[in-house]
Amino acid sequence: MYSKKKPEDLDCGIEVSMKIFGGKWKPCLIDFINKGGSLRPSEIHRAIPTATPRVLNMQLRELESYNVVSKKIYPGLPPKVEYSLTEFGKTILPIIAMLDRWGIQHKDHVKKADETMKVLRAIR
Amino acid sequence: MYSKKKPEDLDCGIEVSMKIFGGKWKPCLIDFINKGGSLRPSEIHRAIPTATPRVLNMQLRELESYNVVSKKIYPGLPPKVEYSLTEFGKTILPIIAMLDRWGIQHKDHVKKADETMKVLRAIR
DNA sequence: GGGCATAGGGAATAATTTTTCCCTACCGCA
DNA sequence: TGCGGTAGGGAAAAATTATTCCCTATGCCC
Repeated sequence: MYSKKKPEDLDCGIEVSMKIFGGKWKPCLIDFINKGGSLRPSEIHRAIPTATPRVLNMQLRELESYNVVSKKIYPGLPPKVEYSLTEFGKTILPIIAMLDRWGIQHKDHVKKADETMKVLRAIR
Repeated sequence: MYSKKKPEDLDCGIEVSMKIFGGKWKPCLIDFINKGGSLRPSEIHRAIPTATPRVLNMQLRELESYNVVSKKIYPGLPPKVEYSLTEFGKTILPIIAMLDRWGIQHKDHVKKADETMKVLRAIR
């Protein structure tokens, strides 16, 4: 969590939404934890190797602080921790599904537009 | 538009979605242009005074390059330009509506969590 | 002991995005 | 001529977010 110097407007619904699950890996984490039911950090790290453990830790901590995921710490050694989605977290699932569907549906259009721009930049 | 040094995965639906309307002012712009039907830049700027004209210009340019909005330039002076949502752009509306609804619904929860964190940080 | 696994954090750096400042050019008005 | 309105962009600074590097600590196995 980083502290902000610019004020945020938490009466704007979109800003609230983005604050909670707008991070780079958060939708991914929410989706994956949902599918897994209850997951240990190491399982999550292995499943998303593109992100370093550190990043995932930080984003998990944020998600936890907003009660999107809950963290169960089992005492004893070796340490064991499990993350699972809360009921609140589950309310985000339909949104993530929608974002994903829209993106999949239109990715070709987006890729083509990127290509076109690349060509245009090369000419100019 | 900024050039990226890290690769992006345009086969991930969420990443595609975020790329297109994930910018700070983009959902706002899309929503507002939709409501207005067809708007001149100066009208948009006056409606969203929190953002400087420069930012809105840039985000409009990006939206245009992905064919989310279309730009009509009327020849003659003084210059006249009008932005409107394309059919493609309209497919984003339900998503924005959903994000907004979720945020409004849960903003109190989020505010409270922020408060709690602030207090905890102050104590420690 | 040395290596690997468990979970996690501090500090610095890099990448990305947003903002600020200041400029172009033309017309109309007083 | 000077000011305001039209639309817009370059360059640099600031803010935000993500990443890398290198630590903590414990237990197990060879």
